[in-house]
Amino acid sequence: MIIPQIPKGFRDFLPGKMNLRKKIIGAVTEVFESFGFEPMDTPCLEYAETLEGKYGEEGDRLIYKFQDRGGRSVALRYDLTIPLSRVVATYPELTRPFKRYQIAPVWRADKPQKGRFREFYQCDIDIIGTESAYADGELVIITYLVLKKIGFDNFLIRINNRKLLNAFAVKEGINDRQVPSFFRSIDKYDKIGRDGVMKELQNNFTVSKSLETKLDDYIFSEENRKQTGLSEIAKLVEGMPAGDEGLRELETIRDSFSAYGVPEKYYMFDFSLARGLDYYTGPIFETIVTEPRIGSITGGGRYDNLIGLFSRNPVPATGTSFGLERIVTVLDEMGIGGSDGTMTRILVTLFDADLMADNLRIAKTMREADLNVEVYFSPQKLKKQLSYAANRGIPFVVIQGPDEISQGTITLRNMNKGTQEVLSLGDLISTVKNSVLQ
RNA sequence: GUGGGUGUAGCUCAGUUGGUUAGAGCACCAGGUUGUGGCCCUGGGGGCCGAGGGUUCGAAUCCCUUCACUCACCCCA
Repeated sequence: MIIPQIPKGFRDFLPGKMNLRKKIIGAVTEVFESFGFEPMDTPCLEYAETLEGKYGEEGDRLIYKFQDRGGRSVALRYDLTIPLSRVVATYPELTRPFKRYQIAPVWRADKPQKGRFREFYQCDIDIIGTESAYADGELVIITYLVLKKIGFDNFLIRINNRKLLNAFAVKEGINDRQVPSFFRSIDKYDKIGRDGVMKELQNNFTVSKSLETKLDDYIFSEENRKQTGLSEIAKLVEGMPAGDEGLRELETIRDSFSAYGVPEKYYMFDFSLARGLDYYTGPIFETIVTEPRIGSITGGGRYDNLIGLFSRNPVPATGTSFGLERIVTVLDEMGIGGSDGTMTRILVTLFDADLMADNLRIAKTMREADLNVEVYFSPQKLKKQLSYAANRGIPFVVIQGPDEISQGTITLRNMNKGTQEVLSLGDLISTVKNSVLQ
């Protein structure tokens, strides 16, 4: 016997969970499409060189990489952004701005833990070919709409701009090579706090007293981590053109929110947000939830220089990603995700083997009325057939025995209420359909 | 890559200072009820106690090794 097992960090999705995942994907897709995004897919396998060197040192280590039979070095995609960049460079004829969504698995050779897997789904939206900060704003509005639609309320979208952080770093004399590491330390503010960040910075850089004061006054200042602080933060990057540009972009994003009516409680400009990936160049954003502590559930930002790596012509781009498993984890924690659902509405029980032909006809009529119907295959005890329906969560059961046959009727049992009524097939169908609407 | 925790029935877990044939609840199957699930009652199937080695008259229990799972760090969705 072969021991049934699957690789660490990989999972089976049983029907109960799969129905929930499909529901989430459906909600996400609807919002994406309502903003004009179109579906796209790419192969799960890419040449290793396409992926390598894009995510930073840590990211590269987590790429699943191996040789194919021809000795070529290939890799499972690590995210959906790099494959998209490759696509855009491959098909320059795509009309821009190019807005696509992609819901697909990605693979990372990470050590699994709560809310983290080696194979997981991302739901990406990206807008390629525009520098407008309204595009960035749209992504964040969509983030808000999607999470609301799924039923979340306890979330906070953090927004910042790499240009601000960059300008600040340059102004403070941090050299180019150290900037990513500088960002990563800043980014830990939420986790390790002010003192933790300072300690890390002091280990890697020479932190002047004035830099420390500025970090305290602007980056870590609670007051300034609100949208009202945009004018205050301006002082931080005074005289740096890139900084001004970054500020204007954030103002544009803020304007989109107020135009769209995104309530202020769901977002904040947070100057301690930096994000780990190397390729971000402009506005960056991520969503955190307070209840289960599982990092971020969405994350993204502008990456104007990435497509240039695959093409002579650099193309501006911005995008964001929803982590499907993290959303499911939060729903589970909220007690919404645990229930095993079924799409099946009715089970037609088999009272006697001779009645199978009748059952098939009943089921056919019901299916033609757009109901999901299952027929039971063997004439086992009703007790058994009913408990089967109950275990599956099927809400209605059809029973047709000698009594019904002689009267030309059908019995419909409501499994949730424990009630049943004797009806004609037509009435039965409308009863079930009306109950669906409830 | 670094550190902690846990491995006993399908699942959640008991199992005393080492001592007969390893337990419970849930789930499953059968019956109580040959036209009715959930509640109740009765019975039943299920275990290489993660694996390998050692100590011992005797090991689920002690020691070593190893594997698996899990949580945290790093990083990330």
